[in-house]
Amino acid sequence: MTKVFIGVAWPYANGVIHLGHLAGSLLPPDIFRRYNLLKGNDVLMVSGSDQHGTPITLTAERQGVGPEEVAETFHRINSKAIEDMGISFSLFTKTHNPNHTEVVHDIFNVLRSKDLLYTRQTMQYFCQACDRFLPDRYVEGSCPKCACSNARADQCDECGTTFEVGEIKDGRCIHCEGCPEVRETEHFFLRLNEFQERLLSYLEGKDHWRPSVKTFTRNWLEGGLQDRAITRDMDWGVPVPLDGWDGKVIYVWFEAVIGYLAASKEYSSLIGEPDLWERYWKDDSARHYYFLGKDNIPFHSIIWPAILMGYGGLHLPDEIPANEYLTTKGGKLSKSRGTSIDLPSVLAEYHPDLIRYYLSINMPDHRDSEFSWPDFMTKVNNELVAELGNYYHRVLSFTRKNFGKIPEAEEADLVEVRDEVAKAFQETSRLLDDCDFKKAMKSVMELARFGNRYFDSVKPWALVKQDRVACGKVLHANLEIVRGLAIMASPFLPFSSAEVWGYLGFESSLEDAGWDGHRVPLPVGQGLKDPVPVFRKVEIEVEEPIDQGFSDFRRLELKVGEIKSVCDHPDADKLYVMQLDTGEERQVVAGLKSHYSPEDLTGKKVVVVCNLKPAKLRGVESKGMVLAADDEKLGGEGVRLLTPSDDLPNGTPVDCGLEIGGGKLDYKDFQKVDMKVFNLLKGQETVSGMVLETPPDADSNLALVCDDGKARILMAADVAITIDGDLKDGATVR
RNA sequence: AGCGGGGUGGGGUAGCCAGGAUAUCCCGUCGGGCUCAUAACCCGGAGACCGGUCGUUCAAAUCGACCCCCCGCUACCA
Repeated sequence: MTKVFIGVAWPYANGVIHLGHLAGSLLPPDIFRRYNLLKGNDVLMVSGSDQHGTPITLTAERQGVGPEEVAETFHRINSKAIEDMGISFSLFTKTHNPNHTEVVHDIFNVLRSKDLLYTRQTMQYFCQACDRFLPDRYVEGSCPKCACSNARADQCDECGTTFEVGEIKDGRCIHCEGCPEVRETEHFFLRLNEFQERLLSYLEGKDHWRPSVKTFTRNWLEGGLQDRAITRDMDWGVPVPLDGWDGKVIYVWFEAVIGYLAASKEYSSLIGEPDLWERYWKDDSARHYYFLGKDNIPFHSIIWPAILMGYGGLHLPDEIPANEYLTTKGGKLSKSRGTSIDLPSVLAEYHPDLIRYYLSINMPDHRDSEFSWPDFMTKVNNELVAELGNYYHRVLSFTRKNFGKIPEAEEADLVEVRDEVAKAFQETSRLLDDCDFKKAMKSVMELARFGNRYFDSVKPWALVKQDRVACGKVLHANLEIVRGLAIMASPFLPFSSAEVWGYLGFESSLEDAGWDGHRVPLPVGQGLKDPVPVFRKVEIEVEEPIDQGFSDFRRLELKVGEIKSVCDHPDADKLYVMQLDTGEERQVVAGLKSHYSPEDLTGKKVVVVCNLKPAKLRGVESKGMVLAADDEKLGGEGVRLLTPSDDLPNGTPVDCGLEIGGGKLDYKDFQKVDMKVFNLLKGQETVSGMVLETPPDADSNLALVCDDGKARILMAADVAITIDGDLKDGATVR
């Protein structure tokens, strides 16, 4: 019997958990836990809500409530959803609780006594009006680099510049709009740097770690470890256990991981065996597994081991099977069904085993995988229901109907079946031991397929009419497969497996039978229960996308604009900052410096993308972009502007006669639009393999919008847009 | 543009790190069987020059180089 400790990354109590959490860090450990319990191992699995930190206080302020209320609300919602999904822990607790505080304090004190913590003065914003220190995110001001006026105090979102405290100009408290001062404040730092060597040698024994975990950790370590501040000036969190440190708390990245130990101790107390945790944490032969998403790797492969090493005498992580991400791009759904993938809504709609199946068979364990409802439907209906569910049901219902109980066996019949079942168990076992869950699930499904094949080959429906006894024998063999499947699938699909177990007539639980329960002969004569299919097919309406062509272009809002003034970007070699008139004033930053002089540009009519999300380029805000064509990739060297006729008033839409949708666009969306420049002849109907839906009425260089073999000339109010220079055919517009 | 991850029959995928004979599985499609079962199950067929080129090798989806395309993050992309 192995002692297995399973730590599960703590979901942050600032929102409702969704399928990404489930696939990434919750379902894998639950499968692993259930498997280990079946194997008879001694499992302790803990997690809880991570309730501290700045984001929660921000949510709380926005809602006008205290942080504890926010943290408790989400803790409640998430605990319920996790439980409903069949994920069970020895203890799922939370960080805002006295036990957690006590354990964090103990670790803090021990590390401090070993001189692994030290204090240092740092500068921090302080708001007199609010009478408190402000985290960087609470302060906004203008960026000294890009002149953006609402940069956060730690980093300018526009130009990406990061700031030290005090660097930002005209800082203001986002809470009271007051002007914060910079004060000196004292914080504790962890001597992470001291652990560099020990961590490197710890990593050396971990060759079998998943490449992403190993590589990432090694890069971090080889990049050198910086000491990190582990306290913050705020009230919401674990207080610093020292006099004179009021108003400071231990910061979440240090505190939350300690939850693994704290929860282990809390569980021990709760069940009345206060020393129980030591069996897992102070035993070298125990195995410690941590399940988390890839964003969480360094906290578990570097910081937590460092803390444990510093404290001493506690077991370090053995395995960190970090998952990649579950992405959710595809699969548009009808509105009635909703597209949300947060756990409570998904559970309201579907049986947990269906979700568990799909996420298991599609688990992002070695690479990102995509979640889509149509795919969910296909896999559930054609695999889970049709193969596994149908096999359960055809065997159980047929046997029940014709025999009512488990019929006599014939050893000779069982040889092949038992061999197949045993092989499947062996294979699944091996994969589960390696935390290779997706493949393990597939291996279960293979046995289901074998079952169907076997059932067909022995034809019990025919046999029952000719030789009732022989029929009973092959059914007995099929029941063995059913039982094997129920056991083998139960870590993944606990609810349906338990149901099947009941239909087989067992009084004791599947868990009692254990992983090796398939080796025991089935009790002949045991009464079968009337089975009900354990899975039902799901029906999901998928919205048909309506393609009218030029769909990318239609999202673009282009207008005629005039360049009013041009000046150099204060902090970039290639950029101009231009003021435009597009019917309204508009500042645009453009990379035209190496192609046009300010004099060339001033007064020019141009085509402007008006519905791009504003962005800061090198610190200066840009609200749109000026279209230009570029033939450098074709061997030319020109970047030439698209120039509408001077007669067109500013603000004239450039829509090619197409209906234009609204909405703000990302730059990325703009890039999807395919626009090219060609020298066209009057009346020409095709170019470069594309049909011109709007043939030109004069010879000239014109810009085209292309889409799927069709093209339209870029026009504003029936006047084609020309190019102010010669470019090679096919030059791209950007 | 930089970094990371990918491109495998119509769609989705396995295999790739540790190169070898008919390239996996699911869906779809075509034909057949069966009728116990949730129009489920079973058998068979068609369909892939494994993104491209060049190289290493007796042998490449798998190793190397270069290129093209897609996705994510980042950027003096506007």
